[in-house]
Amino acid sequence: MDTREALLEAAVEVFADLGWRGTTTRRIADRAGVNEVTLFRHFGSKEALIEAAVASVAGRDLPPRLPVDPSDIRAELIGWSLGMHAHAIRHAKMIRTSLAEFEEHPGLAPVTCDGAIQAMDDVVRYLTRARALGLIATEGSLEAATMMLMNTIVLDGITWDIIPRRVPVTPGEAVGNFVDLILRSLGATRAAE
Amino acid sequence: MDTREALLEAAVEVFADLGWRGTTTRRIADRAGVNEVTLFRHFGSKEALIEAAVASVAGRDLPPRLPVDPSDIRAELIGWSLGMHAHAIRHAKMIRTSLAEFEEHPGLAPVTCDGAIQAMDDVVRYLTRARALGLIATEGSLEAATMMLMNTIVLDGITWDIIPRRVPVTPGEAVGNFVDLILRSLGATRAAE
DNA sequence: CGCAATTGCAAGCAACCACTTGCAGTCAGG
DNA sequence: CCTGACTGCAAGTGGTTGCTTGCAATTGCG
Repeated sequence: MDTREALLEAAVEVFADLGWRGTTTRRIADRAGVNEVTLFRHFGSKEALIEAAVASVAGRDLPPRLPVDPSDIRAELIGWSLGMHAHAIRHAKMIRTSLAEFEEHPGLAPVTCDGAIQAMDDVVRYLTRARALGLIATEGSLEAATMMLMNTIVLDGITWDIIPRRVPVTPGEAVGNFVDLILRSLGATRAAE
Repeated sequence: MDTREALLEAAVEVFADLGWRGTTTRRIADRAGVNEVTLFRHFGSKEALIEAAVASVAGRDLPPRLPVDPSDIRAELIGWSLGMHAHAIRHAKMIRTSLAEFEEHPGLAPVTCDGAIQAMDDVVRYLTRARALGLIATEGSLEAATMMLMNTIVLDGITWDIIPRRVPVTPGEAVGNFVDLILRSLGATRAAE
């Protein structure tokens, strides 16, 4: 109904599929069910549209923040990780495209990744609190562990439909394995039980 | 000197920078210092050239295989990981582009990733042997640990120039942290010492 | 009703795209 | 010297690109 919204939505979809150069104003207009001229009347240029469109979806579907005080670390981390994994899968094409477009349009990737980077801070904060509470060992870099968990989950998610898995694995199993390894590496008390 | 080689080299560079649609035959010919017509006489089409070019660099600069029998696990894994990290950084643009191009050209990403996937098998084999030798604990999925190490290193490498690091970190420090965490998660004997 | 904002439509613009054709120049091998 | 392989150059094909212009139709609001 809302022309502007339809254009933003269509622009994101086309951009995720075909990249900047593949995203022609005609294609966007077609997918939005709108005349091409209307696109220019609303946004002025293809560049302005795509930038607005990418910004409008950045941070969508990110998992909720972790609790202030850790109680069941394993359950909480698995829940958070599953959310992040789902986010990566849902926006896989868009994330991949934004990363590749970094050379020509350096503004897009930071916008796309910003939510994830902030989420990392949240995990570090959570783990720091867990360490203060004596729930994990005092050794090991929490920043490195967080980065490791995040990188693993995100890359697994954005290559989910690309990389063939010899053993069929559900997101739950994959994420569960990753979290267990991270907890063990941090010396979580009774991590594997 | 060799026209064909120059075209392949130029095609990879332009493709990594500008993606499939940005890689015009004129740009390739210019960078190769060759007439555009010569390109078509050699490869027939833009598609054939790019595919040949991507295939010609796939697997370049991959780290050497791990030894059959683990001795110093930490040193060996760090060496291997540094090699993989350097590979990811060196071919970051090309890897990012190939991943993004998966929607339109599904053949490129598998070619680009094939070497890394084979390398993962090698790591699993190495860790399995280490476990048989009693160098790491008997619990924990070696496949998951390998995937975790690989994903972390690769994503760290291909976003090395994109994601701002609040704390400046050298590849050696980053990789060292990751390997230490993995070893601890696998219960490597005296991993941290 | 009357006015203004929004939209669709048809047409066109110059620039660029992959790719082709024809011709002339160079250079090594017989 | 002659031939064949390789190359450069100029020109042109039909198609697509981002973007503009002019005009008619619709809609909501006072």
